[in-house]
Amino acid sequence: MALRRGSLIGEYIRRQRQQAKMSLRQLAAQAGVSNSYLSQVERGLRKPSAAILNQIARGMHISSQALYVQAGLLQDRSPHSDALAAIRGDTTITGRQRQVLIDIYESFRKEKPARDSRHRLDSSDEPRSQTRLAR
Amino acid sequence: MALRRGSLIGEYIRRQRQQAKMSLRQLAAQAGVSNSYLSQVERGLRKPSAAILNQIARGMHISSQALYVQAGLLQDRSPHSDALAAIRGDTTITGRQRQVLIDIYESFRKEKPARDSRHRLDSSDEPRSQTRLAR
DNA sequence: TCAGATTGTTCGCAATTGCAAGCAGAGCTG
DNA sequence: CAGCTCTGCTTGCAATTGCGAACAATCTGA
Repeated sequence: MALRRGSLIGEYIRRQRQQAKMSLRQLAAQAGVSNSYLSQVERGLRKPSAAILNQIARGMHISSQALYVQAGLLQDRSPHSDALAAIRGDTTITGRQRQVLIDIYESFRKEKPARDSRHRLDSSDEPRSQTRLAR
Repeated sequence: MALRRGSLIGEYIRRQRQQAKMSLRQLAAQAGVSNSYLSQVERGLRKPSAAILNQIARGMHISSQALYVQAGLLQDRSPHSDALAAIRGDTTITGRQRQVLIDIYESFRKEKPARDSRHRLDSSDEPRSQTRLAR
């Protein structure tokens, strides 16, 4: 049997983890799953249950929804997670810092090919960020 | 015994099914799961995976979210205004832009009491400058 | 009354999930 | 070099999922 699973969920997790500069074990510990299992999940050898996805999401500080969507368990839904609102409501940083973030965020939004009218569905990052495995 | 699980998900499904005046087998067929399994799920003897929940939701014409919430796999709404989570989940900007925001955000939090001002917004090991983002 | 259809349920069993433990390398530090 | 720690990966193994196939009740209808 081929394991040619979509595995986009696994790749997504790995990408997010690396972007957050976490080791596999680190994330595993933080999420409360075993590192071995997480390894297999990331490589698409195993298909994690929703409960596990949930834990992973929490461990990575991303929304469960985002993961579910990636896993194909949930379509679409709430494309606007409203980062702005979250930033504005964040009290762990100063007002000045908040304003900086907001400014940057908004400049990003403008920079984007905002031509797109309808909400985008694919959500994923750049298509070409290929892992380049040191080793 | 001792299966006194929460099983609210099961009860919920059964209630919805009966309200729709469907038989267990009918729903099972429409959802593409076995009737035996559906029976066990409804009585809380088994904990269905998200994939199964998805199929059931489709078979009952209710939203997947509703079921996930009932199953405790998803919280009703965005629970917190976790800025990091929101940024990570934001699909209206590119992954690189996200990463920039995240880096800045984290540097802000590290900054703590403006004493140790180690502004290291960059210093990344990734060549993300001049990301002109085609498309 | 007896065959047939429908209801929900129980009973194995193959396949899968998820874990603990242990493996091979890379990267340091003395 | 040895020793330690980090990285991710592989290997059994118990527990669980999910299904097919039967089972007991109930409701027809001829």
